[in-house]
Amino acid sequence: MRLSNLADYAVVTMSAAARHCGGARSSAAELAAETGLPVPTVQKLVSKLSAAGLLRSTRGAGGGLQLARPAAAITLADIVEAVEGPIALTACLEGHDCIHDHDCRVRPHWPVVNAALRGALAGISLTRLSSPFASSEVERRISAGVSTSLDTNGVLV
Amino acid sequence: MRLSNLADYAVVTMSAAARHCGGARSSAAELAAETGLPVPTVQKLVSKLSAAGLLRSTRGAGGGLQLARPAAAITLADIVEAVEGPIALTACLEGHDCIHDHDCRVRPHWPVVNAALRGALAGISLTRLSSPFASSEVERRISAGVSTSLDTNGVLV
DNA sequence: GCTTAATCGGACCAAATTGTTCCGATTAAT
DNA sequence: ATTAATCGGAACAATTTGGTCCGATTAAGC
Repeated sequence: MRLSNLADYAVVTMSAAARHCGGARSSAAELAAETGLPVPTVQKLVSKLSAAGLLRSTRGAGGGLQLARPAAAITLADIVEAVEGPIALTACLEGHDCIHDHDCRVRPHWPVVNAALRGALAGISLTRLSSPFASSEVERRISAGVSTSLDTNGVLV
Repeated sequence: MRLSNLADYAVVTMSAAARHCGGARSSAAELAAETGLPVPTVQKLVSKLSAAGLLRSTRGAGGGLQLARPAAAITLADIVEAVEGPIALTACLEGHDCIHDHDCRVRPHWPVVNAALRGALAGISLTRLSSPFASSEVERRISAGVSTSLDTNGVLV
């Protein structure tokens, strides 16, 4: 039930990349310096994130990385899936047939849980993560039933 | 983003225990036979589940296990927390101060995500997991906006 | 058109958490 | 008091994860 460190780092890296929203290409080394993560780790991450279509990489001298989509169109679910694969709590749904019980009573219920989980993560966009507002403020507004969303600049609306 | 095997097995074990809802104490070996899990693994599980107050264990000859609460009052979140500890996607919230950046921009947003996640898991009760209905049926009713819940016998209401 | 320099992409190696197994302490019935 | 069956905790092995390195690719500069 815990995110892998890589996925955690991926979120931080994407958040840092989103701050370069001017469109300026930032290198992996630059992102590593901003986030405090080891350079090779960031290299491994941007590789996966690019393959998933979240980052666009430009190679060669003067190259670098930039967001492939607007920050508002990138969610936590996208980032997690890019690093960890499909969001599924159990392995019994993807090929690895559970040896134990082939008509397991709980197995048909996992898709519902997975969908609920993915929905929770898909509700958090990158703009919201880069928001200067503390989560407590956002949380208070949500629980108060106030319509809460952020524009592309991370401004609370 | 994946449940540990132990947590998965814990859900299966609790589901099996819920089927003995007549109040009959079932032994760990019995549960292992029903679920197809190794006996020592189940022993380790019931140990944690008892410590968390989800199962009540009676020692000695003729002893065994039974649910400490009605199945309707036990949720997936309870089981997961019993085995894996608090539901938190990142480790930076519990003591392990992130070495990298002490005013991390994404860190204040994790509590919201954690709460959303826990809410999704807390919405699935043990009665629903033991339901004879396939999840697709439940899911269809939910997405159709039909009020969907299950009584203590797992009957769709 | 060639050289140069800086980038990403993939493969190898080490560490840590997890999963399994075993044995001893405790308890109720006989 | 004895017996038998249970749970609880401790030690060991394995798979996944995290970190590091080097090579292939690419665009700019001359």
